[in-house]
Amino acid sequence: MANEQNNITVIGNLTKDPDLRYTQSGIAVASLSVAVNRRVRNKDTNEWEDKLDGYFDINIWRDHAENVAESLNKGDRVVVIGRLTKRSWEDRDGQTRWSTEIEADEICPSLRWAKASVSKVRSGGGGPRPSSGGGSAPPPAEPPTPDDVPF
Amino acid sequence: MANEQNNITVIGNLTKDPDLRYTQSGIAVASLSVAVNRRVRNKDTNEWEDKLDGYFDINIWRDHAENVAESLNKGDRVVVIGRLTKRSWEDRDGQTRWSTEIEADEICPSLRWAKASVSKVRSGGGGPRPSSGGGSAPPPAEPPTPDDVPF
Amino acid sequence: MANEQNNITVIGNLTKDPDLRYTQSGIAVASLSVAVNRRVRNKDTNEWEDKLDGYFDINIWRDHAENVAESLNKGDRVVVIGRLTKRSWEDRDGQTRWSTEIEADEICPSLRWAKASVSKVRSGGGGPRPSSGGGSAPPPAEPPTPDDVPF
Amino acid sequence: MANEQNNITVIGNLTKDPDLRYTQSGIAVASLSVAVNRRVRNKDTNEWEDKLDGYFDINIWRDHAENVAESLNKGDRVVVIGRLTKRSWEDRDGQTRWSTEIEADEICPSLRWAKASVSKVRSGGGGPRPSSGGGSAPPPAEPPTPDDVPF
DNA sequence: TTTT
DNA sequence: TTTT
Repeated sequence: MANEQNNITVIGNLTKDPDLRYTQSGIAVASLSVAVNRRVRNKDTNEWEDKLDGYFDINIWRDHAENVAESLNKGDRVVVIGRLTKRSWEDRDGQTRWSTEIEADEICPSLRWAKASVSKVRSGGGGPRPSSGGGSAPPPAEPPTPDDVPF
Repeated sequence: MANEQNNITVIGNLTKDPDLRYTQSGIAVASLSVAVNRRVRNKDTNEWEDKLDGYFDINIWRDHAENVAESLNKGDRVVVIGRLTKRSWEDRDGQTRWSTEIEADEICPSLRWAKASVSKVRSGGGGPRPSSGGGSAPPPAEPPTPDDVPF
Repeated sequence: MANEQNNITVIGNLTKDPDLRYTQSGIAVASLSVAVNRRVRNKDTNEWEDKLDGYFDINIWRDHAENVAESLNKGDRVVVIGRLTKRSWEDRDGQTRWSTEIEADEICPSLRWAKASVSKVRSGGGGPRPSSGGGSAPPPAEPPTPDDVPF
Repeated sequence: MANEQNNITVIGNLTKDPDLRYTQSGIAVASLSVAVNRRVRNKDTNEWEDKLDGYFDINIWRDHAENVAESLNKGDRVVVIGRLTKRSWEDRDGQTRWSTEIEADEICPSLRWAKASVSKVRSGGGGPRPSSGGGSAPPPAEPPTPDDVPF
């Protein structure tokens, strides 16, 4: 409901391990770099290909910074939620340079290819049940047009 | 449903008029700069204040570029929807520099303070009716907690 | 930076004129209905088609409600920024029903097909200049892979 | 770059375990319910409080459905990325009812309070280094105005 | 029908 | 290089 808006969501892979530091006042900050691709169709081959949108710099603060540094590694696929910011800094030549970064509210590991790293085991007896009939709640939805989507 | 995500939404004010150019192949591109603020509470005065998140560079393409260049001006409040990108370029010293920009799908004028610039007049007879009772559709919602929000 | 997140952005067309009402305490609220489509490729014809994601109910409050009611009409293409909410209400049979709605921060008219409705005229003399060379700022970007995109 | 937009991001807690089903053609779908709160300031006590935005229904498909069902449990805090959809269904009385749901691209566990559940241990020798000086990359950012934010 |  |  606020009258400002600055929201960004990206999904991508960490290009290196998170870098955890502390400010002079002792506040934790983790810095990450995320490679974000988009799927485009190659007009010659008609194949789907990954095209790099960019490598983006992410900061996350406090407890969350420490969790991120402990849990995530180079190559991990992550979801990042935050806002875009710009800051100036001085390079070695004393020149003002500008850096665009994402201040993250949340960084979490994608479960898309989680098979290998999932440790929790389902307690349940049998395999998944077949789709059951309705009731007073809506039945399971149909899958979204699977074939025209670059999975 | 796609498995990539790169979505950004910002609201801010144009720091200058849009700049319309054409690529060598004749494709229109408009470049804009948007100042994005966020409301924070000054801990000394306890007042709400604007704090700059940054000046962000926006590109928009084709027909939409021409519409934007015709319709928008320095100072206008706009909503920008797009994705974040990074590109390299060479500065005068031949050094590679990186620029982070928003490739916009949509840029539209905020109606928040539209009073002055709205030209269309409601054709209708009387003023707005008082809130009517229900029916088979839900009644008007209650306003969202107005007093704890920085309007 | 807040630790909650509830952000939605949709673009669609108004299915009817905005409906402006006032709460008993005199607060303006406009209700809108937006049809949101997505482009999918028909696997038989290989053509792009619009597929309806749904008709969504939108509320917007106070001054902004009045601006929206004055400026927008059935059929207009709009950008909506807000958060998702759920409320209960009683239908005629006294049964509790649930309604999912978007509480909007901003609703603004898309400029994508603005040609007809744009009133402002560019003051400038000639047409758009050809793309100029660089400087100390980055040159205009290349257009994003136009041919694999459903424009 | 597509000219449609329907993007939603919510963070909340699962109100029950994910429910994994299969369509008749054997496609996995997991259904989840997420409670989404927002922090508002109580105007009487001046305290921050959680206010429920709603319980939202989420669907996620295929491999991702199975990962989610294996990895997530009631109470878990999750980030959900997707799009809003509406579907009709028939209740027991043969009446058409409408359900608004989020078709998720990604659902992942928040690391915000990950301490307990994090199994991976940092291999590294010492604790985190103090904030180092610059270089040719920007130094760590300052923390975002911590005191006016409802952490 | 509900979570922290 | 900057807006309200």
